[in-house]
Amino acid sequence: MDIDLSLKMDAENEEEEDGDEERHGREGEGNHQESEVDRENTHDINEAAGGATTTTTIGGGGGGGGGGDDSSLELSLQESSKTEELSGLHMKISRMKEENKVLRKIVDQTMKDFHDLQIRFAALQQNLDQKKDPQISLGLHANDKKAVQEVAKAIPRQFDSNYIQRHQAVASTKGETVGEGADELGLSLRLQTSSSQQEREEDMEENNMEDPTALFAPAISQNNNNNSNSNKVQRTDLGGSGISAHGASLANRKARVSVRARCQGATMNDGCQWRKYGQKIAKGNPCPRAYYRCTVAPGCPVRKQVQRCLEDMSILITTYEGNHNHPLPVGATAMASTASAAASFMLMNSSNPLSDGMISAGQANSLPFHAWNPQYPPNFRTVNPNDPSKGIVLDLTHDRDRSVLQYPIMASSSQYSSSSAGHNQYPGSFSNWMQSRSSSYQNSAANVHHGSNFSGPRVQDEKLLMAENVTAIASDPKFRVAVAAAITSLINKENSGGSHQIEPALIGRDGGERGSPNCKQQQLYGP
DNA sequence: CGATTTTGACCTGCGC
DNA sequence: GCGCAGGTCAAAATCG
Repeated sequence: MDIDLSLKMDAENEEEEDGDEERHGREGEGNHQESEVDRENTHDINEAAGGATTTTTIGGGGGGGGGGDDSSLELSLQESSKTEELSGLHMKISRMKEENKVLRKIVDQTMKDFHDLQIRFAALQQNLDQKKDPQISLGLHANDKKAVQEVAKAIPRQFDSNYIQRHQAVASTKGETVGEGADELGLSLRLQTSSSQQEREEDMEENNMEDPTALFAPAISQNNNNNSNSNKVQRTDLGGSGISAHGASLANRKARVSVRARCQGATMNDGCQWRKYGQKIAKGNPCPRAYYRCTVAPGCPVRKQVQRCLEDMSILITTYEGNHNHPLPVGATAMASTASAAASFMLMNSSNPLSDGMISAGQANSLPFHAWNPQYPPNFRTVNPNDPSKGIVLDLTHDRDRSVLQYPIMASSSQYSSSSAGHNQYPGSFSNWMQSRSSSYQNSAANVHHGSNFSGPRVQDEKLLMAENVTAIASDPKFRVAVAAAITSLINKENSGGSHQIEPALIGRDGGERGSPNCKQQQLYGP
């Protein structure tokens, strides 16, 4: 099994999906006036349109050419049936167009909210600089168990914005810096500095000096990584690379994101070039941990650790650390931008007061996409595990049986067990989130139109259709894996001050792991 | 022949 | 202070 994190718009998939792709290519392309993203959405529409055209052509030819001796009754019957078929297809097309519009609105709204979040993030950052608050949390205070428990209780009424505000009021009275709205209930990206004031100030100095935007310094500050990083950095500086990594490393190396994904190979192909520089057998896991260094640019401080999950050897845990000091390869950039959007989706999801959270487990399980890909069922999780050294953990693995239909709130690291497989208690699946999001949109739209909470049968149908479509997109394994890689990149970008522009996603694959084993190889870590 | 991987040694921090 | 564990280095081996 290969996991190709690059979002290549492979024609292969389209060929696989479309039995009649030739017709689709000839007739469908003519109708494509949409953007690259829209092409996916309009795929079915064009297919339907092509089918309609073909049917019409056949019908006309049959009626004209072979109608010599046949009874006129048969002809009329044929024509009427084909007319019905045609009208049905037209209806289908129009319905899909409507869905397309809705999807586009969702994307627009998403982008808008993403901008809002960026602005809020900047404001929070300013607060951070001013207050030098030792524990600033985008989300819930990790060490405040009481607050965490409150939020844990609040999850069933997660969409109660009043409650969220109340919680925030409580939290703010405890001296926490809490987000402005419910938005920050999503990713628990906290900046938790060292215990001593001196270390705190040092950290702040480092952050300010190296990268003032390093707010995403993940929840590893209590880990020894901070201190060890300094040493490592110095050693790296003295090392043979000849390139001083000191300036870039201190802040950069703090960003740490783990990605859990099923992969048979030694590593995932995430679009960057990596060079292995070490391997260790960590205690508690007989599978060796491999250490890789980014070799896209000399002196790039980014490193990653790759280790198989003890509970499930098919799961590969990749931990990225640091931010790149170079533009990302095309493939990686595409992933980054894709996941940037996904990250904003998740943040938005936690914040969106429109979300109704009414998708039930039964609804979710009834959706057909669950059977699409047994290797990548639609569980996309963003967990904030107990182990602070893990930073943010994106769980792209399948754990359907234990999946909890919960709003993906990453309340607090203290609420969760480790990131090990099957220990993710809180976060709901990404697809569920997408469903809730789509349904919330539908609900909001319905409310606008009807001026009430009434949603009739048609709205329900649309909701289901919408949920199916959105979750179908979300369940695409490439999309989900790309989301993971790109969230890493997003955080890195935040740490580096956002020097890299977000480029359009869905670009062909470029980067790769030269010389390093990727998923195409069947090398497996063994005990 | 250059790039990459392998692997033992070394360094550092942390807990006892 | 000692042992342990995690992380890194660097020489040797391997690969393309």
